Amino acid sequence: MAKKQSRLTLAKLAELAGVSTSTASRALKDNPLIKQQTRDKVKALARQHNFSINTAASRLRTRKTHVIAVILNLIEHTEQSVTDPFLLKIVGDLNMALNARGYELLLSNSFMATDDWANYFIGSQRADGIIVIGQGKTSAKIDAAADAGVPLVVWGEPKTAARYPVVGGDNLFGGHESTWYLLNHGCRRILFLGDPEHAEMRHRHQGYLNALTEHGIEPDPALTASIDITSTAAYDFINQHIREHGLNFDGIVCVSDMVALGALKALKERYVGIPQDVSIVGYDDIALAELMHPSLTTVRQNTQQAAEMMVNELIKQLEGQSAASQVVETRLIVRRSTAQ
Amino acid sequence: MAKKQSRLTLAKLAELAGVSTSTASRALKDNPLIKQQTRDKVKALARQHNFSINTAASRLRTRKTHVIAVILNLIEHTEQSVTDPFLLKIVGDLNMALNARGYELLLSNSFMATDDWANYFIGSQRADGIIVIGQGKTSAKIDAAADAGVPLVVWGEPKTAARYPVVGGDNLFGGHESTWYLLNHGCRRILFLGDPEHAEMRHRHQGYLNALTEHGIEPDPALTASIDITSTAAYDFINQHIREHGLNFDGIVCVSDMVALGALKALKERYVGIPQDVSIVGYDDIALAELMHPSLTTVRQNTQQAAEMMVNELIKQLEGQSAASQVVETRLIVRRSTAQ
DNA sequence: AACAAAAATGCAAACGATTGCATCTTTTTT
DNA sequence: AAAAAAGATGCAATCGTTTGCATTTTTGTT
Repeated sequence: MAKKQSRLTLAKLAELAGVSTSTASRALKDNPLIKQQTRDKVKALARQHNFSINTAASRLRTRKTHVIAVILNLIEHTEQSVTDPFLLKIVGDLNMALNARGYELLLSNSFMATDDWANYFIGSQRADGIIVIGQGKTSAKIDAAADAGVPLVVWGEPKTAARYPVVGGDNLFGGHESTWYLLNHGCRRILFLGDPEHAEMRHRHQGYLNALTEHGIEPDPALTASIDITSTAAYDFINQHIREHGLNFDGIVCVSDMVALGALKALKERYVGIPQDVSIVGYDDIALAELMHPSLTTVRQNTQQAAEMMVNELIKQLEGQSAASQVVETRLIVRRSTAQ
Repeated sequence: MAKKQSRLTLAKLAELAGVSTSTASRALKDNPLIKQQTRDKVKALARQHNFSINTAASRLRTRKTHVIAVILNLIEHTEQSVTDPFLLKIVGDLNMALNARGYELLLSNSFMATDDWANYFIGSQRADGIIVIGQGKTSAKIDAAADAGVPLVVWGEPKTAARYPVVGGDNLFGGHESTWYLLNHGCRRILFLGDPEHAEMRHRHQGYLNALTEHGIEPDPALTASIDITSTAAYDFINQHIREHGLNFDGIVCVSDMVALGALKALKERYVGIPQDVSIVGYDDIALAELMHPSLTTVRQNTQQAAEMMVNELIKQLEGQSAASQVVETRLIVRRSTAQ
């Protein structure tokens, strides 16, 4: 009883309403060409038989899918996983932002079979546009997609010179701000933990260097650590570093909260006092940052705003307008992991 | 030069290859009806012109989308958000599992406009099946979808009696195991933190009760707290509880790691020793559990296995076979937040 | 009441792939 | 060498909507 033998089609619905399919089609989308009374009748009937348009047919005809592919651009040969909390937080926010604008989210990651995003997603009419989360170490795939004229927005370093808009936090500022704060609170030997091969992190690193220089401190290259951006890599690095050089730093600027947590764990296990002996600043302000003990001072990037901006810039492109890179609100959240 | 004036269509590709569209269509999918040599030629040509099938047309014709809708079934009026790490971890794993089986993931959440999942996703040919993450407090929407004959799998309490398969951990076991462990390590007054209105948590609670009884301890209803499953709710609850009753417990069984972290924070701020004064057990084993200090003893549910199972059971249904509920590997991971 | 203008509806051709069936080749058998 | 069987390919209908244009109906004007 619950199941009709064959789904209700627009033609049958039209027949029920005693109009043509064209009229029914227009009525359903409130086309003013159709008399109000007719629109109401058709819509009422549609609701009553819980009819819904076949999107496959609709997409075929209109050449629009109202779907946006979101690609987690993970770094190969790295353990940064599909389950990285910050990335997934952005996905969650994008989901909301897209739905609010009438789009749906098709989730993918860069480990998929195909590398030709333009063809796979757009050429095949799977989606109308692409949002890439993360610039990766090489921009080859992104560039290729952009060259093919795909509507595209990337989460990354907004100062990147590129043919596509990049939305991201103010990384130079973030790196500078966190380092500056440590310097102002007595730290003198500050470790930078991250991977300067990434555009985002390179800018954070530059901010770190600038802050040191402005404070009259010559940056020590031995205090810049290039590590995978995972908590285990950070944990391992700190352990090894201390074994080899002892505790020769009094502050750490981390490129993500996950990295900070790994470092924090290693230090705590060695009974290094946080923040008495070493201050730590993270990046991202994931939910857990506040729950750590001590709670983590970190740089927050407003991901909700970021999601809205990305969707905005993408929709502009879909509508033929030009889009531009955008900087997301970025600020230091001071908590307990840094000297007071 | 990069952009063709109009996309390559199967018909044009066929023309290039000097065959009919039907042959081209079959060749592309390696249909043995077509001579090997012809297949190779067509496929080479397709690659060369990076052709890809228009999925809109294909879906219309075949009535299959190869898309699965994943719905985050969030609890209304609760702060459990789209960014809950455990839920998103499952999404990440589902993404992998689905891709591995040739399906794509359409992400949605229960705050969407429509409540009629069957029509919105399946009737409209947006997806072939649905995976619902979380049973919520009422199963109305899920039941409705199942009644409509939608291929469906739910993450939740697998012992649920339902017309659809439910994949989930062994919650009775998990609740029992964690409580039992605390009891064996000297705890006597154990707080249960969670919301027994949920099927999953009700079973964990029952396990908790059973363990107590088996140890000859009469469960004290005052030690069962019904709270929202968020870290802030847990944090607030612990604070209030201690203000009102003092520290009248020596162990906590939490319904999620997020809850555990909230409780942990509140206790630490009051200089309650973990695990000397109070032992804590979490649930889920999210990435952060290990990174906490002390690291969190918790019940791990193998989410990767869970994702594979869900996809499996769903595909069975798509292929007309019958599917069944499945229990995911569940075990206690002992770390430092519990008495040794 | 006749006619023009405006409003409402319908016709029919797309959109691009898939597939049952018919047709055309090639190979095998006698 | 003819007939039968097997192997390849092509024809044409179909999936369900949308939309430019033609047609019909209604309203307004003189």
